[in-house]
Order: sequence, then structure tokens, then C-alpha cells
Amino acid sequence: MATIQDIANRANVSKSTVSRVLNKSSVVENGKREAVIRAMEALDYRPSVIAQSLAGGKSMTIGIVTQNIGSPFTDTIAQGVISGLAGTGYSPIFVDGQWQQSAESEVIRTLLGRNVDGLVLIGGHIPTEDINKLRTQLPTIAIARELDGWDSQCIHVDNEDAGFRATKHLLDFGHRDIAMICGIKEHPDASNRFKGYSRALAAAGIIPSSELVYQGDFSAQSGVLAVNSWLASGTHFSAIFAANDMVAFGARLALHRHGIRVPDDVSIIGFDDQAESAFMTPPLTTMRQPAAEMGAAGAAAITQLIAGESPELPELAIELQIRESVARLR
Amino acid sequence: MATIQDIANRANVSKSTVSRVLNKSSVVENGKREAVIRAMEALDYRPSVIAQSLAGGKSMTIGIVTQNIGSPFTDTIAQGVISGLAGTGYSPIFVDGQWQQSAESEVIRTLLGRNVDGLVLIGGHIPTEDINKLRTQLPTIAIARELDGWDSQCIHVDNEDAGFRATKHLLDFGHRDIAMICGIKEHPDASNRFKGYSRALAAAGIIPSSELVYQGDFSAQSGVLAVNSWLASGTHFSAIFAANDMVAFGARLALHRHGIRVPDDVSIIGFDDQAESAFMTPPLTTMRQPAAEMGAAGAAAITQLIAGESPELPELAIELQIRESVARLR
DNA sequence: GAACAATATGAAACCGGTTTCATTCGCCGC
DNA sequence: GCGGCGAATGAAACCGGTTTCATATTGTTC
Repeated sequence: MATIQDIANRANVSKSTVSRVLNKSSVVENGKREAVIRAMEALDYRPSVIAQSLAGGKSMTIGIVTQNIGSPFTDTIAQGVISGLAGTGYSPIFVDGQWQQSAESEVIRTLLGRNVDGLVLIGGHIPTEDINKLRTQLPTIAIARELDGWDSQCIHVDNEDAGFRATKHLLDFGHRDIAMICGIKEHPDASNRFKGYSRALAAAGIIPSSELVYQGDFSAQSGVLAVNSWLASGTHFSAIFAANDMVAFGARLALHRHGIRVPDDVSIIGFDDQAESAFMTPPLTTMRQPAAEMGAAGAAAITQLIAGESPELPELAIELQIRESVARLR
Repeated sequence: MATIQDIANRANVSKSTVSRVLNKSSVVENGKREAVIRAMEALDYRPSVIAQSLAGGKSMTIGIVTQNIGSPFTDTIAQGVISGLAGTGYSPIFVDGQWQQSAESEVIRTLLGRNVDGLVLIGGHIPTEDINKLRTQLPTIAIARELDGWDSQCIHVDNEDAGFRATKHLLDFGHRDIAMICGIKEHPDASNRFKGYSRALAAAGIIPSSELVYQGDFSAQSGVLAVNSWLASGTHFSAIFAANDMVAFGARLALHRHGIRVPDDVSIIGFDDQAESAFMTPPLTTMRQPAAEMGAAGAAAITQLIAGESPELPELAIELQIRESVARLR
């Protein structure tokens, strides 16, 4: 590979001059500039990002910390970030936060060692204190995670409100005995959705029954377990609010196994609107999270943040996606 | 951040010595070694990967080229690579091949500019010639793609055989009018699956009817279109072989809309076994691709290749995952 | 005890850029 | 016509490591 020195030799100028035309950091006489450009083309020159990083202190690299790898929602966000970063000159490097117990130890080590220019945190359970520490060292954007006093650097959506609206949708259709299958207990999104559920019931004058809430874990399997346990205990419900679409799939299957029709006998509403949901039988009514958009917004925000601008975060909202899994209570 | 020079000063040795204990590249007297180690701990030293890259020529970075971002299958492979690379010291950097038309132009530019030590190609349609060019420059592993004369660097599974077995499974259950919804025409996996389908029919003495094969594109939507078109034209079929699970979901929904039962009236077999498939109603019989394993194998292989060893590729097979969407023809 | 081999270590060059600093040159005004 | 100033450019230092090479030190052998 040609180096900057090769270019300099060929164009009969110094390294410095080549660097100048490369970065437009200073005026260069026209003749020399052209000579340099010709030389670069002739030698198919491409600067070494590595060397630029070392000299310039910038690595043109952004660390992406994933935790819930395998979850359709966070994976979609990650894809949004990748494509959002394409063409910006920044390359995403991925770190799996799950791999090491302590985020502090390995993740931060690799990221700082690699001089990443910025950090994008996707969801996850990295302790807040660690994040705050990171944040002081690097431009950081968190996606799908709320952090106190951080509004301008968090891309998140209002899960509590969405939980409320999901439940309200069910209430509007006449349902009273609304069961909920919760997500991972410690997960803020999960608890916010549950809070919205509780608030909606309360607002409708319904006393939430603890029998109707099942502590799941965002997996489809937890959806079938929830339904089975309610059915076994004879608990009555006419609608289910699932913490996410995977859970809804599980619940839907369990109902099917017991000969319970959806939505005729029981309605289901999900959360996420993953690609498969539109093709469930029946197509799943769900709260659509704009995952890809969140990822893209995160990509845009981090580059702005690095550039010293204050990022402008788009208004992203969770929207009720009405399909066919919810019916009026007969 | 502490540099190697800081350590050297604190331990009263030279940079060279510090570098030696760091890489164990040469023997260092015990006393000094310990002094160095103490100094490193005291200063919380972490070497700059950037500087190491520049000096050593290695970047400890592996380029991952994705193309079909959004496809459950390739995404799962990518996740497998990420987690397979965790803890190896190599970091994956992602490039979205789709972004630029010509693979040559941008992708290769960024990758070479970043001095990646190796390349992992996931699926995709990068022209073979470009790949061959790349391959001469860098250790390269291709996942989910066959390339002539490259066996030791391709992690792929036998799609033709799997297509054969899927079709045979349907035949074994008494089906004769077996429809197929194909994937993207140009995609080798798609055409191999179709070849297997044709071969199985031929082996059973059935003349494949062109009306029974629908040219889809791996999307769920193409699944519904296929079914609708057959139904509209009055084409008879008792089983469907879908190019992947998404297509199967679409087909299943379309059948549902027409009141056709699965598997009682029509059987469906899919391909991939993505997470949702086990929770389709009814759970989908499908050809399971070991996507995560392929990704992990790719990660292992690329590190071996870089180390100069010849990679040992595990035997990965597509397995028939029998569930409930295929029934004996009544 | 002297000559020589083996071993540990430091100085310096190098990787490929950026950036500071000094120098040269041309142009301006008085 | 000369001093002064700004613009263009090159030399050199620097980023943080690795690696070569030379040197100092120790140990071995006869």
C-alpha cells in the first residue's frame, strides 16, 4: 500500500503538503495540489485510518455495546445503527456486554484501548454508575434506556405510556379481565409497561388482580407458561397484554392448544411489532416500537455529539398497530 | 491514559523492556518484570490497540461484511460471530455491503484502510471475482456461501440436500402435489433448495409442474402472494415447501384467511428454524439451519487462519425439525 | 585468569500519519 | 529600494507502541 511519503515523493512535495491537501487544513498552491491529487490517484492511495488515529487522536470508530443479543428488538436497533453509520466515515465496532459479568472490566477496557470516538449503548443492564463514568470520558448515546438527567443523550420511548395505551385499547373494546404477562422483572422497559397497565386499569376503576399478572421473561416460552398456569388455576381473563411479541406468540400458541380462539374468545396485544407479528394467525395487534429508526437516530446523534454539536433527537413514538388479534368483548 | 513510557519511568527500565514483559517476547529478569507489572497495575495501564496496530501491522480487528441485514438467518450468524469473537482479543467491525453498489469501491476501501487482520463474509452477493481479489490480500472466511475451490474457508451447509430431504419428508407423508415457494432467484441457497426439491420429486417419479413453483423473494409477503395466486388459479396442492420460515409464515396466514387448515388440509415445511417458528400455530416443521453455530465456527476459523493454522471446520448439518405443520395426506 | 559465548537491556529506528515551528518567498507600502 | 508582513512550504517532533541492533553483564571453559 502506498504511504503518504510515496505520494510526497511522486509529487515532489513534502509529507506535510500532502497531509494538507488531504485534510484541506491549509491552503496549498494550485499546481502542487493537483500534482498531489494525481499522485494519489496514480498510486491508488488510501490513508491508513490506524495512523490517522494515532496521530490525530481520533479513531473514526464507534463502540456499540449490545447486551440482549438475540432479542429482535435490540437486534433491529443495532441494524439501524449500522446502516445509519454507513457512509459517515465512522465504523461501528461491536462489544457484547453480556460476555463479562462486570461491564467495567472488559468492555470498557477494549473500548478505551481502541480509542473509540464515541459510544452507543443499546438497552442492557450496565449499572448506571458505570455508564456515568463512561459518559465523562467519551461522547455517549444510550438507546432504549432512560437515564436520569441525560435526556439529550438518550433515545428512548415512553414505555409506561405505551403500556397504558395498550391496556386502554383493550378496555375500549370492553375487556375488564385483562391479564398481563410481564417481561424480565429488573428490566426498566418491562416494569414501565407494567406500570402503564396498572395505571390504565386503575383509571378505569378496575382493581388489578395479582392473579392476572404473570412474571415472565420476554421469552415465548414464558407466554405459554403464563397461559397454562391461568388455565390450570381456572383464572378468568378475556384479554392478554404481552410484554413483547415473542411472549404474545407463546401465549397465542398455548391458547390454540387449549382450543381457545383468538380473538373470538381471548384477545391478545403484543409489544414491539417485530417482522413476524404481521403474519401471526391472526395478525397481531401490537405496540410498534420504531426500533430501526431509534438505531438510525442513535447513529446520527453520536456523530453530532462527536462533532461538538448538541444532537437533535427526533420525536419517536410507540404507536398502536391495530391488526386482528383484539376483538370487542362479546 | 498511561503510556508505555510512563510505565518505563516508574519501573526504572526502558520502553523496550516494558514491551517485552507485555508480549513475553523475550526473557526479562525477574525483579524488573515484577517492577513493571506493579507499575502497570498502579497506573492502570492498558496498551493502545491503535499504536500496537501501527507498529505491529496487526489491528486485532476483523471486518464483518453483512449484506442481507434484516434477515433472521444472516443476523443470527452475525450474532454468532460477535459472541464467538468475544474474549479472543479481536474486535468485529461491521460493514454493510448493501450500502454501496460496488463491493469493490467502499467496503474494501474501509476494510483495507482499517488494516483489518481478517475478513468474514456473511452470505451476500458480492461478486466472486471481488472476493477472490480480497482473498489474496487477507485471510478470509465465507459463511453461508459456497465458493469454488475454497472449501477450507467456507462455512456452508448443503442446501441442495436439505431441499431434497424437506421434499422427501413431504413425500414420505404421502404428498404428491407439493408446491414450492422459492427465494430470491439469484441467491445460490434459494436455487439449491429448489434443485433439491426438483430432484426429490424426480426421484419419486413425479413430474414437477411449473404451476406449483412460485418465484418468491424470501419475504413473508411473497408467501401470501404465492398461496393467493395458486388459490385464484385453482391449482391443487396438498403441501408447501417454503424457501424459508418467513415465507412459511406468510403462506400459513394466507391459508388461514381462506379457511384452509394447517396441517389438516395443507402441510407446510419451512427452512431456517428461526426462533418464532416453534410458536407458529401450529408449530412449524422446518429445516433447521445452525446459524449461530455457523457464526461461531466462522469466528473460530478466522482466528485460526490469521494465526497461520489451517482452520478446522466443524461438521454442521441442516436438520429436519419435526413439529406439527406437516401431516400425513389423508 | 583470559578468551569467548550467552543473556539481559537500552538506544534508536520505524510504523504512517498530524501538527508545530521555522524558513523562504513574494508583495505591499513608505 | 528597503523593511515588514502574510502566505506557502518543508523539516522535525510527536502519537504509543514494536523491533532491530549494539552494548553491558554474566557465566563458562580450558
